[in-house]
Amino acid sequence: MSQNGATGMATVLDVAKLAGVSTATAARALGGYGSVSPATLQRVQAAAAELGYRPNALARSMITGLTHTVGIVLADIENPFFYGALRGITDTARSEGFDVLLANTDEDPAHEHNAIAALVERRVEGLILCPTDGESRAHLSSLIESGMPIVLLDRSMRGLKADSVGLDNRHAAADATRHLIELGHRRIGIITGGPPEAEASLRRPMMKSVEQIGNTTFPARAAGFRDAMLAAGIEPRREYLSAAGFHRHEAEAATSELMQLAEPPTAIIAFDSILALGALLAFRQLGLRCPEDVSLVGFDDAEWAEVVSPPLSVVRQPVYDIGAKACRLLLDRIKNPERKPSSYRMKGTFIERESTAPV
Amino acid sequence: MSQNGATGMATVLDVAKLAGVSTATAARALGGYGSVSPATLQRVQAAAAELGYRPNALARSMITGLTHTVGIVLADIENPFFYGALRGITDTARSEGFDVLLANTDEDPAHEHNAIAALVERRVEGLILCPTDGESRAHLSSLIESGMPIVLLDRSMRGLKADSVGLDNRHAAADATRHLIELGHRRIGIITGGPPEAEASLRRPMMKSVEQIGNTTFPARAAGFRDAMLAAGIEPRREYLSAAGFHRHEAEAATSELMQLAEPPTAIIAFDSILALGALLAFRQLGLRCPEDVSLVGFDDAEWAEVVSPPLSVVRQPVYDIGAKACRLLLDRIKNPERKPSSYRMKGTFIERESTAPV
DNA sequence: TCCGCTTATGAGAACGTTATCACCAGGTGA
DNA sequence: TCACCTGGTGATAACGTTCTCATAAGCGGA
Repeated sequence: MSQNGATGMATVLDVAKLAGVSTATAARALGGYGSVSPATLQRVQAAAAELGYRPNALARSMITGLTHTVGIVLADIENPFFYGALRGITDTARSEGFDVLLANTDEDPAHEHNAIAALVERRVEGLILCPTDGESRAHLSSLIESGMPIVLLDRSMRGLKADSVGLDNRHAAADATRHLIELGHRRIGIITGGPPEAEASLRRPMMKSVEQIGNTTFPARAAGFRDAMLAAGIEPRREYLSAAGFHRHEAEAATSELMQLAEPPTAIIAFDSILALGALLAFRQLGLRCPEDVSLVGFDDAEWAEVVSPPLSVVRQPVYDIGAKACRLLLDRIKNPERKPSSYRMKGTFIERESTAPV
Repeated sequence: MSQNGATGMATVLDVAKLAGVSTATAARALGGYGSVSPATLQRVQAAAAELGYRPNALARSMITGLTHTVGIVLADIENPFFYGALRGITDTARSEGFDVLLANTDEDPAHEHNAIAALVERRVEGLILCPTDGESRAHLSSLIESGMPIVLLDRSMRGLKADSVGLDNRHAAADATRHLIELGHRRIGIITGGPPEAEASLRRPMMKSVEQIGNTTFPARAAGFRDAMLAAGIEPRREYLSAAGFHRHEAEAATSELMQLAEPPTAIIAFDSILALGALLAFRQLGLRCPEDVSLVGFDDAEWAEVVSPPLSVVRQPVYDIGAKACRLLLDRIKNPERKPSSYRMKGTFIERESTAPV
């Protein structure tokens, strides 16, 4: 099956020799370009089959300048939002003949930086990423300046000339908050997940100039929360805001802390599904009944949200569509690099189940 | 920042010119091999920085024959088993300086075939895959023969000279079954998920020669189930075996069907977490209480298993470790292609929660 | 002074494709 | 007959690296 000594793989040259033609003709026959007579076409194809010839995509990319590969840099594949979006991305990429190079940053800027560098060196034609923090703005900006098509997923970054796709977080969060307010809740806590460093800036200016905080999603959700609260004439309370990390146990601890305040909140909004899980766990641990003692709203309609106890009221994001849209936007920009960047904010839908009830 | 006309990227040649040295010296300075005087090293690095030089990994791979890339072909990223394993894979790959090309087959043999072809053409150094069915055995076999390192994840294939990593499905399933039997259950149903075509072969020879059925995991689990049943002197009943597909709603329908038999099972084992979710949904729909009316055991300890209602008794797989092990095995084989293939069967642990109770 | 060894450098080949150009035969129109 | 196109073909450059080899300079020892 194999031929060439070094790599053990047959090359066009091998095929050409066996078929008795030049490499140029063999390449034309195999690549389906130029003009080849039916007879030689047939001969070359037979030779290729006999040798088990597989074209070397690297060599092809070298000369064409096209890798037909996109890079995906995600924060956490184990989060329902990300693997849902990833599914949308891989599906559309494949349908357009693109492959996907995946990197998981685990919210670590250093990993993100390395991952992006590696992908650039591999000459991916475009990048879908959700940047972990604001530090990398300059770096990303110069990357975009150098012509790399980039789509921001889930998170957007102020002043970055890149497409972005994500939820309309502000309105979605406002909807959820309004729902709780209508049920009579006044003391509402939020588990933002956001990095602990962000907590200070979240609390201090009381989310006044949210857009300045950075890139992640939670400031927008916090802003929506604040919008709804203020619209109802309720002043959000600092001690009800928590930002203790994205992991389940961190959310569990954060919720515990909130619920053990002298005057605990009567409702909690968790900013993603993992965080909601943590909150639920904390309730259970503290012997609190949901929704009798405390209401809970989550983000992301994970497949288990319906089966959990109690079935979770959530803001559903169209995760698959967000991923698919991001990928389509990227492929479009690859074809048409001059297009002005645009930002797509998908509508979330509030789904009421049994974890929310009147106070 | 950029220089070269065509791709807009600076090359070694550009750097060399700017530094006033030959490409060879520039390459040596940048690549950190050979010997370079401190002075020129410094000059070259400065030039590279000024031009924003990024090495072209494609060109490097062409000449070195190494892509430092592994391909991962999964069935369904949205399944907790797979994204858990994927996480283990990407983490270990990164720690060894490898990148990951991801493909999702959605259990479609055609997709799988195309994905593998694409990855081979991209000259990945190895492949981690869970083959969808037995048809591709010959194809995989010739791929292995041609020297491609391959590790089978989750599923193994008889007679294939490849490493494989997965759960010790037979014993794990037997453990779970035994647990139910000890609780007094005699009428136990299994939701295998397996492709509908498999149902016939599953039922007819009553899982006699399970190893012959194919590659997927469920026959081994079915065998373990049968082991435990027969050991307890209970003859498994055909009508309690279902294989209706891997999706949640398919499992839901299958469970419904089982529970509406004249003599329904008193306990059900679902062969993965998505299927367990479907079963739970079916119970809810039919107004059946779990575990009072029917017990349920799932596979995979998804993060939500504990929070679901009722908290789910499961067979926990060490998903992350399975992925990590698969990747380590692959990287090891890349370094040492002559090593004999080995099969690792990880132990599952049965976790009793509240979805299982005496009849 | 000459030999041998090390260090620093450059010229050029190589990887496996596609792209460019030139060539030839054979047909067509004037 | 000549000019012109056109389908089929081959030689060879190009992509951006790394690798191999040759060479030159420096230096210590005999």
